[in-house]
Order: sequence, then C-alpha cells, then structure tokens
Amino acid sequence: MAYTVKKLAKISGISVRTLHWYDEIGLLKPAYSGNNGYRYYEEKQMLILQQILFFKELGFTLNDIQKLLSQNDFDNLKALSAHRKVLEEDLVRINSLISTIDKTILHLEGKQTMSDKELYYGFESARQKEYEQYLVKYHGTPAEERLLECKKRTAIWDKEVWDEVKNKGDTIHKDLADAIQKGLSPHSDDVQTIIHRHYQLQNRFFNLTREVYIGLSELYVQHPDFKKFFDVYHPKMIEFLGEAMRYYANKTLS
Amino acid sequence: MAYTVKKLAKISGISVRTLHWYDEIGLLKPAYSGNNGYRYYEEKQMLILQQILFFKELGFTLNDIQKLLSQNDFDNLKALSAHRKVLEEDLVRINSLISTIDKTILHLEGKQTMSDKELYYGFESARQKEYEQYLVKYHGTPAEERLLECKKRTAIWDKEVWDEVKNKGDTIHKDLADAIQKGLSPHSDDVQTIIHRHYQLQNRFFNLTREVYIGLSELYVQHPDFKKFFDVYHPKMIEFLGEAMRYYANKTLS
DNA sequence: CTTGACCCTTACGTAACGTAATATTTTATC
DNA sequence: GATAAAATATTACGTTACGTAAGGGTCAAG
Repeated sequence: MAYTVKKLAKISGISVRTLHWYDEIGLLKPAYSGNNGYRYYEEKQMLILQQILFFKELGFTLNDIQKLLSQNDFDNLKALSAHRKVLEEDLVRINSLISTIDKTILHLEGKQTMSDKELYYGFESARQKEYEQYLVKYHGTPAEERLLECKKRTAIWDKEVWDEVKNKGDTIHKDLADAIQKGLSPHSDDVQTIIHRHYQLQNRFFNLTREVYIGLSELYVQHPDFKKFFDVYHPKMIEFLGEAMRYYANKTLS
Repeated sequence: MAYTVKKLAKISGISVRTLHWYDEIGLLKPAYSGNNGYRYYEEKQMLILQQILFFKELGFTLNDIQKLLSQNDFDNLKALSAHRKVLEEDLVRINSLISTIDKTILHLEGKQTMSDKELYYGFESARQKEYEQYLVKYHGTPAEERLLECKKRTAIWDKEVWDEVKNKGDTIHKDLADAIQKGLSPHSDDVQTIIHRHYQLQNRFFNLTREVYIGLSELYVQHPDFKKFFDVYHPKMIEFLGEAMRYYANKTLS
C-alpha cells in the first residue's frame, strides 16, 4: 500500500510542505518515486515518520533526529539524557526570568499613580471574581464555599506579600545553589547565614520550633515533589539544604 | 560625548553587527551620522540600549521590544504580565517533555541487554563516585560523612524507584489539573479516586495517618515553595489539591 | 473531454544576527 | 607626508523548519 504526500500528511497530521522538506534534507525519503515524479510512501516510512515526530515533540532539532534515527537504543539513551539536561537548564533559566519579571512588575507598580493601580488591579480582581462566580455557578454547594474560605484564610491572594515571599525564597535558593557551586560546606558560616534567612522566611507562615524545622528538613529530603522542585536550582540542592537546616536547628534553635 | 559602534559595542557587550541590525530595523538609531557615514551614539541611546537588552534577556522579541519602548509603564506592566504567562506555559510544557523523556528512558532501558545496562549505569555511578570523592576531598569532615549517610538513607538515589515515583506523581498532578479544567468538584468521586492514588504514593514514603495527611494538605496550601511548584500544573492547583486531600482524609482515613 | 483535486519545482519570507568580502576612512607610527 | 593598522561602511549569504504563493504538469470522476 503506497501513500501519496497528501494522504500521509493527513494521516500523520503534518503538512505536505513538511514532507517535501524532509525529503529534501534526506530525513525521510519516499519508498519510491513514480515516473511522474510523485512521491510514494509505504509502511516503513510511516514508522520512521512516527519516530521523527516523537523526537520533534521532545524538542530535538531535525539535524539531531537524523543522527538519532541512525543510532542504536544505547546511543539514543545517552542523547535523551543529554537532552533532558538541556531542558532542565531551560527550567532554571525560565524560572529566573519569571522571577526577574516579578521584580520588575513590583518596581513598575511602585511608580504607578493610585488611579493607575486601581485600574490595573481592577482587571485582576475582575478576573478573580469571574472565576469565583464560575465556581458558584457550577458547584454552588456549601462545600465549595469552604474552598473559597480556605483560599481567603491562607491569604496567599495578597499579591504583594506573595510576591515578596516568592522573590525572597527564590533568592535564598539561588544563594544556596551558588554556595554548593563554590564547594562550601552546609555547616559553614556563609551557608548558615543563608539558612537563617530561610528560617525567618518560613517562620512567617509556621510556628517553627526546633522539632518542626527538623521535620521540615526531613520532608524536603524525602518528598519527591520537593526533590523535583529543588532540582531546578541544583541537583544536590535538597540534600544540601536538608543537612544545613538540620545543623541550623540543632545548633541555633533552642 | 559621542560613541562609535565599536566603543558602544564594547561597553554594552554586544556585537557591532547587532548595532548595525538595530539601526537597520529602526530599533536603535544613532544620535547622528557624520558625513563619512559613521554612526555616532550618545547617552540617550545608551539608556535605550540598556532597556532593549533588559527586555531581550526576558525573552521578548525585538518587534515586541520596539512596541514596549514606545509605551508607558502601565502598558509595559500588562505586557510583562502577558509575557510571564507565556513563560509559565513554557514551564508546564518543558516539565511535560522531561516527564516524557523519563518514560522513554525507562522504556529503552527495559530493552537494553544486561551488559549494556552495566555499561550505562557504570557511567552514572562513576559520575556519582566522582562527586562523592570531591566532597571528601574538599570537606572530608565527619559532618560531611553524615551528609553522605543521609543521602544513602533516603534512598532517593535508587534511580528506578525515583523515576517511577516522579512519573506517577506527575501523572496524578496532571490528572488533577484536567479535573480542574473540566470543572469537577474536589469532592467528586473522580477527583477522590485520583487523590487515593496520591495518598498511596505518598504513603510509600511517610506513615500517613489521618492527621499527618491533613497536615500535609495544610502545608501544600500554605507553603510558598509548594505554591510555586504546583502553579506549574494549574493556577488553582494547590487550593484544589488541599481541599481534596482534606476531604479524603476526613472521609476515607480512619 | 473537461474539471477539479492533486502533484511537482522554484523561490521568497521568517528572527536575529554571524560571518565573510570588499571598499573607504580614520588613526598611529615612522 | 607616506604607510600601515584599525575601524568603519555596505552588501549579501547562511542559519531553522517550514508557510505561502506562483506557475505548470498529472490523475480520477463525470
């Protein structure tokens, strides 16, 4: 069974131009060409195309995909790991960009006049109101009210406080990542100073006794979600942070 | 004081070609041109360039930057917020890509022969060993040994278990995000089924009594780091998850 | 046999410059 | 003042992965 460009394009969800292009760069050649010049593809090509599209989704360049296709599983494994690392670096970079944007927004807001601010937050709260009305509309049960209440109670909707905490936390994590990079010990004075800032920040939300802070450190180290979160900053982050917190708790907290 | 292209390039850390380009597209015109055709820049242009480079770092396109520069702070605020959202979507996308890669790696590893596996993990453990030797070399104190011990104890270095947990957790979070999108209640059976998976997964790491699980839900909702982590999946994620967990704990756990 | 759907190749446009190639002008040195 | 080195200019091609025509054959149905 031979497929023409249009048919294969429809099946695979890509454009005819793309198939032309893949042919041109030698990524996916048709099974054969008729003497009318038409391209004809068969099952084998479809399977290759599937692989191509899979790797493309993962963000590989066509050039890399070309190499991947001619490699064995073992080499692909290495390529995937390498690509994974790049993506993780992207995460770090983007997180840092977001953090910078937040700071800039705060700064600009400081420069706004009051009427501008009201206008801006007017948009914000309008959107929020919309969401709440949506909640009430679709699940206007008492239970849903509890959710709204919970939201209010936690006060994380206080934008300014939230932004401040997020920025400070982010800075602390980055400082710690720097410290790891420099090869500092988690018990060194420099690191412990950073941890002190960490403790104080957290202390605004919990009543952090020595035991609770140690417990929090354990949680950091053991909890998969935290591991993933802190990986963004540095692969050794949780262990380092956990140990530094434990040391801080035992030495500094009564 | 007038700067030639080379001087301005050196000061600002960009290339001469870039300045030519910015002139060509009208993003940054020189203050004036001599009758020899040379471009001359002054302080005002330097300030504009600073702004351009700042926005470029944040990932804006030159086209967008051109608009940004002719707008007031208020409109910039809106643009920054919009850009922030794009970046957050990038975070979600990249996270999902990493998750897919992890699954693929697991799959490929299943296909490897034993000797291949040993070879691959040989690399891994060699790198890990290197790191540990580095630790001992630079901070070979008993305290550092504790860190290594702590690392072993948590057993998160068991790659297969870790990958599995991470994938499952990720799937659960995504399923929850879908549920929010569909407008489901956190108390609905569908959501509670997901939460059950969540509970079981967490239960492999902690001894989750009713109280502890409720405590964990509080932690999710109140802790800024968690907020940031869960934002990746959906802006309403923590509140939704927190309420669903609380409901699950009260109803299902003894 | 016509008509419309499909096929082909050629080629320009995209973003933001890097990298020549070639020509002119300024600056430094002798 | 002559010469060389450094800096400047313009022009233009290369990069990624196609989208979007333009202009012109081919195929299947009625």
